[in-house]
Order: sequence, then structure tokens, then C-alpha cells
Amino acid sequence: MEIGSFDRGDNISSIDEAKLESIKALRNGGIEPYPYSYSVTHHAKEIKESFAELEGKEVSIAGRAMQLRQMGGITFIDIQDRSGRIQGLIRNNELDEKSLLVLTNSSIGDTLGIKGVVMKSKRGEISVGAREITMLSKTLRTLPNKWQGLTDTEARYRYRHVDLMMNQEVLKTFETRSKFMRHVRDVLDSRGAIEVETPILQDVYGGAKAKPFKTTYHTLDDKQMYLRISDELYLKRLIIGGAERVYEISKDFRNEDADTIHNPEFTQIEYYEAYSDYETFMKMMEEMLSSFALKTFGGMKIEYQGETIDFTPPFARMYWVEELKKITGIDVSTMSDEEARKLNDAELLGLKHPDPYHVADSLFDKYLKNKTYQPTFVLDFPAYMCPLTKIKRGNPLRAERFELYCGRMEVANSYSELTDPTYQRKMFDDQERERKKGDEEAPPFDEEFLDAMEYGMPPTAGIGISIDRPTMIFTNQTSIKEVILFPPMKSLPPNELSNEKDQ
RNA sequence: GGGCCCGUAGCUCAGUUCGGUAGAGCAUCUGGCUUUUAACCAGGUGGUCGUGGGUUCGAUUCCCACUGGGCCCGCCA
Repeated sequence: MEIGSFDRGDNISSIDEAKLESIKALRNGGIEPYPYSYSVTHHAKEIKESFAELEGKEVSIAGRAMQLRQMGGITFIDIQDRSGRIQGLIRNNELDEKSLLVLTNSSIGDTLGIKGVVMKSKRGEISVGAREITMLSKTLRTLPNKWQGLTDTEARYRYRHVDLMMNQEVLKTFETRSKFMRHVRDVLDSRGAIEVETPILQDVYGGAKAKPFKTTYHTLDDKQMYLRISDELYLKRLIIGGAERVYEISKDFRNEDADTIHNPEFTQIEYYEAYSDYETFMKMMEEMLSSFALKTFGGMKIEYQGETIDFTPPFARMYWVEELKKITGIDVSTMSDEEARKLNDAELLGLKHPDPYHVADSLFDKYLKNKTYQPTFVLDFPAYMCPLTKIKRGNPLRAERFELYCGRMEVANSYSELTDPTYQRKMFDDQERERKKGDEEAPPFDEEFLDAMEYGMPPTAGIGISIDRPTMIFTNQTSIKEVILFPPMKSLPPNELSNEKDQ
């Protein structure tokens, strides 16, 4: 099979006959090539960092053999574990019979355990001088080129396990992602919030404007179900119920094309806090991002794609409707349908649905988005753009909503949540009308949610915090696929030969 | 959905300009070597050149379609 075509779609390399022979040889010598456990005392990085204390002491390390230099009676094996690499130094005449058998049947890619003494080689390389070598897992496959490694983007995503073993910085990226998610949780937990789980499979989707994935729940009653586009409405029902502070780490699904900053399946943390408004969350976000930068990178400034992003609070505030008016003379908050259509033509926006909502949004992208490289609160949206938001105090044309931008990407979206059930019902009616006109992104009427709202919802601030995009910034990546372990890939064409024997 | 680029050995890449069924390095196999670290030296194995069709005496190379990937645009708060 060949990698270039991915014909079989199941493997990046073929099974190596010689390695099967090694397995036989090991078993003939009484050694199981797939044992149960191994006692690891140290990681590579620890040994290198604490060499002074560890020199002469016995340690056990385990990991994948990435390089192997054999010169007659002495072998150097570079063992890679999660922390990095360290050299094993093996002299044949110091090994017992079993270790020697393991050594002669070892190859690059095997997972090995080495027990021995911390020392330096003649060339000064910190090493583990082996007394015992244990086969922990015999590989059947061949690793990519030790220098260039695996660089083909498609292969890296389809065979992420190979990507991880060949490109250790990928693991660092996902460690950073994990740290960020942990940090957001910590911040919310410290506010006394509880983490909840709400349905991913929903009868009535809502909480955002987006095309859903449809599915069918045959076992229940064969009805149409949807993968959630947002968990907003469920979390609000919990606020109505008295939970006061709730959040969910939510995988949301939107049936749209992928690009470098969108993935059909993405992760955000939605958080709702009773008795607070969007000002509370602007402060919270400043604190959350700056403290993460400080804790993780030792400073408020980080490098992203050759430019510095400064997370020192306070972040810039862009009152974008006013800003846009200054630049273009257009007030998008009072734009009529007719004016929107004209602007679509005059500004060459090329929108399919040139309604005020899309035109305003498009004008922001055209004139203002490029000014959001530094952390920037883009705030006070036209009221008509925000059907689930309270109108701004003192200005009925605006809504109390902000989007936090960073690196020209939207990374959070927050409102002073609408709590007036009568007004909310009117908003749903409007949406329903749009929907009947053919806007398939307009969310359906949600009577259950309105019923809940009619019991009375306390003043509440809500926010959705992206996990994917801040991770891109913190790991200096330009594609969302680099921060998603298994990004969706198109199916490979079936191979007619795939039922035939292989190898 | 539109444009541009790409797919050659397990990996990383040459070769395609001007058509004659393919090369390198690493990996792998054999032999040598007891302090290497891109180890080294000698020899060997390995490819229906992404898929299908067309032009041609002959196609990895030219043409068309398809497929997978990347980037840009559109769409997606």
C-alpha cells in the first residue's frame, strides 16, 4: 500500500515481516513482547535536569526507541517518553542473556524499558547505562524518517498517533489546550459555579443562529433530532430554577464548512451568572486571560505569528456602531431593509441575504475586524442583532452585548441576558417569521423555554468562551485543525483490493 | 460554491520544461566496528509515479474527469 494515495485508508506503513520474526525469536527465548506492566522511576527530562543528584544512581525509564546507533558491542538508543528524550547506553558484555536477546530483537519504534545507572558518555551525553533492557511493546510498523519526520498535513491529522510520536511539540500544543480548559474551569469554580451537563441530542435546537446537523432517534419514537448548536437555553432554565451560577464545557455542532478558524464540531464553555451583567464578564475575561498568560508563559505578552499580543488589562473597548459611523458615515443601528440592500451593492458586500443583520455584520468584518489584533471588547450591538439580549440602558437601539476579539478572531461572546418573557416571546415570533421566509439558520420557536422564562428569570449575564481559538493563540497556530486532536477528514475512496491479502 | 497549488519507495524529496515504464537521503535487510548522537564503511530489498479515461508506436510526464489535502475568497455572529 502506498501513503501517497491513502488507498486503504487504514495505515501509514505496512507490516514488517522482519519484526514478526523478532517476536518469534523473543518468545522462543521465553520473553513476552507485550508484557503487562513496568516500573518507571524517572522521566527523561527529570534525569537531565537533576543529573547532579542522580549521577551514579539506578533509574528505570520507559518509552519509544526513536534512534538506534549500534557499533559492534555497544548500542546507543534514544528513548522518548512524554517529557522528551534520553540516551540509553548499552554494552553487550554487561547484559544478561534475556536483555541481550531483547537488544538483538529491538528496532526503532519499539517501546522499551531500560534500567540502569545515570551517567555521562565519553562525549558528555547524559545517559542511562543499561543493566537491564525490557521489551514493553514490539512495533510492527516502520517509523517515518528520523530527520524530516512526518510533515504531510493530511497524514498528520489522519494518523495523529504517528504525528504525536514524531512531532513532540504537538503534544505540547494539546497540553496547553488542557491547561487553558483547566484554567477556565478554575476561574469559574472559584466564582462558586457548578459544572453541569445538558442534552447534546435535542428535539428543538436553539441559542444561536446556525444550520444544525440532523439525526434520527429511531429507538425512541423515530422523531427528528438535532445535535446542539448551543447549550444556552438549557443553562438559562437552570438559572430560572435557582442554580445561580452554572457552566458547561460544551461541544457544539454547526453544519457549515470548515476553514482555518471554523470547525463543524467545536468546544466552548458557556457560563451564566445570576444578578450580573456584561460588565462583570468583561472584567472576568480580562482577569482570566491575563492570569493564564502570566501563569503559563510568565508574562502578559505573548508572541503570535510574529506580532506581540498584550493581555495586560484593561482590554480595548470598541463601540463598533459608533466607530463604523465615523469611518463610513453609516449608522447600522437604524438601517432599514431597503438601506441594507443598497449598502450591500454600494459596499460590494455580495451577500445572499442583504438584511440589516448581515449587512451590519459584514461591514464590521470589512472595516473593523482588522483592528482587533490586540484583545478588544467589541460592544453594544444594534438591538436587532441580539434577540436574546437586553437592550442597553439609556439607548434602546443598542443591546448589552460584547464580543471579545483577539488575533482578529472572536474568542468570546457575552450578553446581559434578556429576561422579559413577553419581549422574548415577541423575539421568537420574529425569528419564526424569518424561518418561514426560508432562513434556515433562524432557530425554531421554543415553547418549553418560554414557559420556563415565564416563571421569572433573575437578571443574568451569559458568556460563551471559545476553547479552540484562544488555544490557537497560546500555541501560535494559524489553523484550528492544529488544536483539535482528530479534525474531521473526508472519507477516502474504498479500495477494491482492500479485501485481498496485504503485506 | 469560486480561484490557485499539491499527491512519485514506509518517511522527506528530486525527476515532468523538450513523452522512451524512475532516482537520492533516511528507514528496512546482510556483513564490519565496544562511547555514538544525522555515527561510519560495504552490499542488498523496496515504486501498477492518487484513481479513471483520452491523445500517442509508447504517458509519471501532455489533455479531460474524479478523488484526497493545503492556502485564499465566499458562507458561517
